Amino acid sequence: MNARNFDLDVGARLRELRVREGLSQRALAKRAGVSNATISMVEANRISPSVSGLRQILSGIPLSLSEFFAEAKGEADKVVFRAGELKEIAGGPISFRQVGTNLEGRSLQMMHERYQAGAVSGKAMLSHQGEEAGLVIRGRMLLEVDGSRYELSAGDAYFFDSRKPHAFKNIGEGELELVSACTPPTF
Amino acid sequence: MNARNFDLDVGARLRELRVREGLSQRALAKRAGVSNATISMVEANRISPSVSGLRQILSGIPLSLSEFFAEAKGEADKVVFRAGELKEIAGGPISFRQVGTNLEGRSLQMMHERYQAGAVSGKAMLSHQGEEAGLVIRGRMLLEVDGSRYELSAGDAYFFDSRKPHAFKNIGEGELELVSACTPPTF
DNA sequence: GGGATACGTTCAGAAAAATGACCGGTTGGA
DNA sequence: TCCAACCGGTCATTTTTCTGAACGTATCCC
Repeated sequence: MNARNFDLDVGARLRELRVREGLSQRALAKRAGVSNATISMVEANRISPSVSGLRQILSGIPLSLSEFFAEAKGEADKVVFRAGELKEIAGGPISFRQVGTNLEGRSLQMMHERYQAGAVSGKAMLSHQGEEAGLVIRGRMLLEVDGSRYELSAGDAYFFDSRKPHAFKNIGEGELELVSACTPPTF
Repeated sequence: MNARNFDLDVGARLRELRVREGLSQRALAKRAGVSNATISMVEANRISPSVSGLRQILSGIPLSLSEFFAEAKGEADKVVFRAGELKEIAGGPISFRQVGTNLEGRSLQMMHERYQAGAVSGKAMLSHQGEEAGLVIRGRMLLEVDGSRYELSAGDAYFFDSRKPHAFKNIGEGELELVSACTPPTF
């Protein structure tokens, strides 16, 4: 197999990670138990390491393969988002206010959700990989996951695989408020 | 560190994906432009494909490397966790109540956090990869990330890379309450 | 300047992966 | 029953990766 034609630049990614860790090629090579020549060639994209070889290299950082291949970067140094600053990404009887406007390259999405009485949302089909969790702040919610129904009120939480079909409904008199998180943020 | 991914069974994972797609070894080999022998040997873990080779193979499914290496989910069918059921994983003036008891194999961790007046927590050193986000429910918090300080109150949220040194402090008169999420759940 | 150390890169040979051809087994029609 | 098509697995050979020992350069200290 040839080393060109990368959609992800393995060499650059490795170098970025190594430098971030403050390691020289030789230092990483020693920790990982491989030769420095290998590190050099991989970073220069002169060779494409085997999966086992790459795992070996990453063990010196240490980093898992999934972390290595996780959709990288996108910076945004912004840390705090004011209550009024959260980005509304829904509308009508449902409000999904997302923490951060551009999640490109992120692996986590957090939202402040509000449902008016009777409002419903959810996904019927299994979609992308990921997990989601949430915690009810106020109100009463009916959660349906994979055919099972649950009723939640303030303080209750949920956690499930996003691929399962799921739906949310506000079954209280007033507004339903909750905080949710998903990973990855493929929406 | 999510060590489980270090022993990811590449062969089994490939086979699982291929079968799920309804493809024979040869059919996948043809679509991907590799030999069927390669597929066979990779699935049997008799060889460890190069990254470029694996990408080539996956192109026949099609699947990205990041998807291939994405954390295989552990199951745990439990979906709803009652308010009193969240697992306390801290103590003293701080309460971290985690959604779900065993996050082994998960890629998301959600917590309901409560800080008594004056309570402080955080990490000084850059630690494992990951991101964390949170939203304040009640009270006033001082957040310090990478040397910068922010004051947050109800409805405000934060989002940052876990590797940055960070600290949380309750600077209000009463209790501070927030919902947080991190990924991956390396605590 | 001289010596020591560290950096990333390069090269020939050893080790491992990828190929194309082939094997035995199974299925489904003529 | 025979044949054709497909399945996954195996083998010798070709191609690629990986190693260990070089190379050239830069830096610091005496």
